[in-house]
Amino acid sequence: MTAVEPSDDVPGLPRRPVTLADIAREAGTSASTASRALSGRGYVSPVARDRLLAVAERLGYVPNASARTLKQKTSRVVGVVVSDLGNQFYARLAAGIEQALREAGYQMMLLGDNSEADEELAAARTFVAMRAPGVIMTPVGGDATRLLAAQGVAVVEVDRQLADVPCDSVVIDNEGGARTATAHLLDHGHRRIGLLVVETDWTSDAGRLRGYRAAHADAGVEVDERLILRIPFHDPAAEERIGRLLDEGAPTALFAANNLLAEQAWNVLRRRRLRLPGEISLVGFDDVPWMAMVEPGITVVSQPTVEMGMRAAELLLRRVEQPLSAPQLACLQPELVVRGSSGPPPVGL
Amino acid sequence: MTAVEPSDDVPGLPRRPVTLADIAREAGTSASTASRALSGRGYVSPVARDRLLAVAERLGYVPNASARTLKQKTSRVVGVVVSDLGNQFYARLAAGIEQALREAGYQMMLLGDNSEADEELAAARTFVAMRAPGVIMTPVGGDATRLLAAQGVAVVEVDRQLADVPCDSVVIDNEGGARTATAHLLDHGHRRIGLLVVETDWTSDAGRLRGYRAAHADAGVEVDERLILRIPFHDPAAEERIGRLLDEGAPTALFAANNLLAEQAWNVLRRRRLRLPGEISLVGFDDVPWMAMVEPGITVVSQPTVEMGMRAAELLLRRVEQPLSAPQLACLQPELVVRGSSGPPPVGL
DNA sequence: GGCAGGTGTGGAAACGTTGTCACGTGCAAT
DNA sequence: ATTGCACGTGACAACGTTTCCACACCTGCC
Repeated sequence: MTAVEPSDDVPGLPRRPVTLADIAREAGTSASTASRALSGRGYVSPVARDRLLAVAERLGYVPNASARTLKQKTSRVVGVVVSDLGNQFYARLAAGIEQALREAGYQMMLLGDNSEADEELAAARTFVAMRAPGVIMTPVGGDATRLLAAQGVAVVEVDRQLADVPCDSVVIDNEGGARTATAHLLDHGHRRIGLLVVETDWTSDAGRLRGYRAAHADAGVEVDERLILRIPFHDPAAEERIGRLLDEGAPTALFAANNLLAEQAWNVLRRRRLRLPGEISLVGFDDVPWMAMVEPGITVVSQPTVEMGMRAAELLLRRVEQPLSAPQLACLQPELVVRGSSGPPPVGL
Repeated sequence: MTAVEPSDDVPGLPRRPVTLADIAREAGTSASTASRALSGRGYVSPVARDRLLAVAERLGYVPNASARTLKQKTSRVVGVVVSDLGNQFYARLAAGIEQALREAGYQMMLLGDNSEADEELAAARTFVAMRAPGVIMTPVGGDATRLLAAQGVAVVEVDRQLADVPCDSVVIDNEGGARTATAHLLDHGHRRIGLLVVETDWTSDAGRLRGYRAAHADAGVEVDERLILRIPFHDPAAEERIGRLLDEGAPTALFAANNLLAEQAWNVLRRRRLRLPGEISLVGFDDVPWMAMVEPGITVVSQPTVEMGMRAAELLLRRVEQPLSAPQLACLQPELVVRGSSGPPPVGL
């Protein structure tokens, strides 16, 4: 009720934000006491606390995060870098991360690199500038992780690993998943399985390639190297190259190592009016909605994407609180979901 | 070369971050000059600037964003709140926002509410605490926008409008899009068109409902109110209710007002083995990949989702720089994409 | 020789918060 | 009566940056 100012609330001009000092003055205490009351650390008498809380509520006090971060030298904002939010895989990863962070009282700052190492590095620099306690990313180049590690920022790599510095990571068993999927096709009798992978040194695709080879080795089938198609990220000619693989490699099945390649492969097959699985089989990696909706459904190695995000967030928060514990690797298990797109090869082949 | 400290770089313990004062000391200037050189404001002699930049580079200086924000009373981090990153619509919106912001030198802080007003409000409070210059959101309740406006934070509403305070917004022509889609079905001869909308006061769904009614009025067809199904957000019984509409309303076509409802409707139709469009037609609102992939493809009102996000970011940045200009409404045009799921009703109906 | 004006610089005060420290109180035990 | 302790409190100094402001140095001009 003690009117400090005659409430010059001009709707147009934003009024000066209320600070801790305002609260303290209004409640007749010092800023220190106000800080203790509102942050809940240190001694405050119940009556003082109550009054301060009431005043803060009445004045609509919102603490200044920058001042707090500056003083405490760390924030509650975790950095997240993904390649492309438009891709459901990354979007769901981000959704999982965000949810887990929010439940733990942290916030997520999301930046995209377009799978470009320099944009990733810029993102890392931003996070250092913000004094983020940690960063979760699907790494593209090694520089970002290195910079963050050098600055003492905890890093968790998701989906792929490529840090040359020790850090936590969350991946799925790429090799196992690909091996199972390839074995599934080999069991059906396929001997010429085209593999579509991304042309990078990403561990995810490398693992899927290893799984493909391992399954062949298990079955005693020699791999025709011409059946392995390495496609650069965002290659506009991807579908054309897949078409050429069909023409020149004569595969009876295709295994696409990610959801984008699966979609592109599917488009090519449809345009050629090839019946699935009668004329050719298709298996994907990473389940997305359309795969269950098309007819026939696409057999796919399904990843617990949202859970991967949540695990990453948990790992990060653990490290933030326990900086010196040994780097941990969480490897989740994918699951082969068999749908209609995979079956025996055409007779006579 | 002037060794300040004997480089006690312990790999485990992160070294103290380098500050402006370090740069200044190393370069033999004051912090003021260093600040001017690195931020590019004010007079600095070329030689001093060059030396400072070199030192900063050498020491790996990263400015402390909190200190800057604290001093300048504003940051370059724009808040974004969407309902659910797992939904492609929101993910693409966010992707568009992020891209436009990044190009303008801003960052995006992304928070999810699960379409819950209180989580949205919490997000708003976080953004106020961070001194975000502005916030972009797909609003759920009015409180968040009100709080932000009261604190002088610029707000842009995307997809839906529900602020009772003036603010910019980006929407598509929901009424026009729905009208076109409904007219498309009416032109085919449908007289009993089921409408699936979200049971909220969101302007998006209200507009789509208006368009549905308008098209009927245009065609001189009376609307049977029992054909309008209002489904709460995240209703687990949604598909069951759609099934009941089919049984009790006997529609010859369904118009689903968003991509989630379209997916659910499609699931129901498929489970019942109803042929599209022979036995029933389906039209959606908001194009997502599966709609072009299923057989037949889904006729849909397509929104320029990524562009909406980019426009929202542009509007926000304009307002941040021109706080007093009149609130602007950007209304984008959707486009009817006719695919195979819509056709004439079964003969005899 | 003084003075205007451009050019470059450094001192110092913010910005809002937190945490240390010292200093009260009372009250009980020595 | 002094200590010791638990409880509360307020001054004050950070945190790292920006931005006034004042000042010093030039050059050229009356």
